[in-house]
Amino acid sequence: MDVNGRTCSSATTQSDEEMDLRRGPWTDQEDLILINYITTHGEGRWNSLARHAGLKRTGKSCRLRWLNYLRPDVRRGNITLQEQLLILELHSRWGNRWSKIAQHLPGRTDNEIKNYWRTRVQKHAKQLQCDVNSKQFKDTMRDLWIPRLVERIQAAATASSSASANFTINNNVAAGGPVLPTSNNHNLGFVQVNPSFTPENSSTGGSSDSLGTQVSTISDLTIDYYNFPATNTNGFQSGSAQVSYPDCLTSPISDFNHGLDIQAFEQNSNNNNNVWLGGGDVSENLWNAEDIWFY
DNA sequence: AAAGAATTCAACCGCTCCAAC
DNA sequence: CGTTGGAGCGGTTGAATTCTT
Repeated sequence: MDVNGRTCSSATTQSDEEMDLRRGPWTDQEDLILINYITTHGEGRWNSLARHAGLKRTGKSCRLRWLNYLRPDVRRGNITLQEQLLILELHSRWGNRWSKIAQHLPGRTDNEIKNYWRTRVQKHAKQLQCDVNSKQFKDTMRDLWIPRLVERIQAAATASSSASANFTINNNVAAGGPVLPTSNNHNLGFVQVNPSFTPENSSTGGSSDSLGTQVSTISDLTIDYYNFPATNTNGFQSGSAQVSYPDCLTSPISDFNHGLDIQAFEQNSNNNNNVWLGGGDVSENLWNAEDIWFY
């Protein structure tokens, strides 16, 4: 990255400090300085950190750069299907509480999730000509996207024998039919999370939401059942004992070979393949199945 | 190949919250 | 109590990149 960041050097009436403050893209050198300083001294107070490190940046800027980009545990690359599923679920529950949602996706930042939502999800809301907060859109998300995601995650998990991850999905039919919420199963609408989860490495705990329930980080997430409504507002008949998803969703979109799909994605991806959850990179996302919108 | 449109995402801004004084 | 400063959050911007014509 060889970008000359914008500076505030033209302002003669401002203080020297303000004049020297850099803005815009970070250079490699700045990154290095910040990384070295934090490695040596820890995070501390961001404003004084910026000064002591010799960075002509605001503390805010340093914090953002560190948290969103330089932190060693930041995951980069495409949002996986599992992550998409979790984002959809958690957003339906918490709305635009990006940082809260990010707490449950290890290595993902609130900024990244927010960008994902705005660029991908809102785009499709626009295509549907409805507001992202509208009932129509929420219904579509709940009744189409989430089942679709679950299906694809399941297919990917089946295809991948190396699934060392504890991400398991049991189709509701196999499990004996739709599962109603119980006091023992925190039902997030459609994805149920393991109530025994304890947020082991979550610094923020993630258990202080207003509903008083715990949501696992995705690495600990076990989808016990997939639960879909008996009817939905789009007129699909679902929830019968014979099908695990609305029939209309099993074809023709589902005709594609999931394995090939994933391979194709991996071949096309120039990003670092974040092999996560032990199942290979299944980042190929549902948005590629654009024809889902014609339903 | 070039131009314009669309998309992505790093970074900034303004606001709120909270602890220290 | 009120004030102040730092941290963190969600919303927004705009440069860079990718796609389409």
